[in-house]
Amino acid sequence: MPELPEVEVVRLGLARQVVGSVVSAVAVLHDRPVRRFEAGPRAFEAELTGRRIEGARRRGKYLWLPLDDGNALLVHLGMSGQMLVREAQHPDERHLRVRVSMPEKELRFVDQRMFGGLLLSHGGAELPREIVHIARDPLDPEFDSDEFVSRVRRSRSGIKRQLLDQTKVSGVGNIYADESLWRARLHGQLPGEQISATALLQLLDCVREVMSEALGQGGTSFDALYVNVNGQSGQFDRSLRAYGRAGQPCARCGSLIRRVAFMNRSSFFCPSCQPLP
DNA sequence: ACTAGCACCTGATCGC
DNA sequence: TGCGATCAGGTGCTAG
Repeated sequence: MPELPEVEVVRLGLARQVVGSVVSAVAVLHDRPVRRFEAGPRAFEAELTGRRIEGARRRGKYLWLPLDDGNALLVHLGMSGQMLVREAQHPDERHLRVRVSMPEKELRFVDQRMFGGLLLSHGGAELPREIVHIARDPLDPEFDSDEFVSRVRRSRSGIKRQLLDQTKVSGVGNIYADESLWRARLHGQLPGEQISATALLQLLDCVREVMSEALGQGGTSFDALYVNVNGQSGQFDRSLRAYGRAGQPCARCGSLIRRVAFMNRSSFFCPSCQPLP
C-alpha cells in the first residue's frame, strides 16, 4: 500500500516524535509481523528493550530506526501497515500487532493484512543487510539515473513491471507507476528495450515530480489504512490523473481512462496519450 | 541470469 | 441475510 511518499511522511513523523527516546518495554502481540526475525518474538522484545532510538532513515519503502547498540529496527509497512505514536492510555487499535513502550508514549505497529513487518537488524544502523538488494530511490541524491536507464534498456520486460522492480529503482508502487507513466505519456507494457534513453530520463523526472508533489500533500490515502504517525490521512488522491480513474476523462485529452488487469492488480492509463505502437 | 507467477493475509464491497 | 467472488497501495520465493 504505502509507496515512497507515504513512507517518507511516516519517517518524518518518527524523526520528530521518537528519535532520542529510550524503549522501556516491547510486546509482540502477533508473531506474523516479526516472522523475518529468525531469533523469534521473545528475542525481538528483549533485544529492543532498553535501546535508545538514534535516528529515522529510509530506502525506498523500507525505513529503519538506528539504535544505540549499532543495530536497527527495520520496518516495512506492506499493504496495510501503520506506525503510530500514541499516548499510552489511547485505546488499542483493532489490528495492533507490536507495542513499543517509551516514557510518556507508545510506538505502535498496526497492520490489518500483515504483509508488512518488523525485525532487528544486527549491525544494521547504517544500512540493514536485509535490504542491500533494494536500489536507491529517485529522490536519493546518489541515485544513478544512467545505470537505471541502461538496465531498463537491456530488458524486454514492460516498463511498468520494471518501475515496480525494487532492485532497479525503489519506492515506486502501483499508484505512482501509473501516475508517472501517464505524465511521461508511456504505455506500461512498452518493452524497456524499445524506449529511448531520453524518454526514460524524462520518465524518471516524472517519477520525481509526482512523488515530490504527493509528499507535499502528505501522501495518498483512499481510506483509513494509510495514515501518518498521528493517524491523519494524506490528500494526494485529489491530484491523481490516472490511478483509479477508469471511465473518467483524461485531464489532457478527454479520452476515457482505461483499466486493465496486470500482475493480479490493475493498471490505469489513457489510451490516446499512452498508445501501444 | 532473467522472468513471470504465485503465496502470503484480512476485510470491504458487490452481485446473486 | 448470507454466500462466494473479486479487489486492495507489496515483496519474496520459486519454477521455468
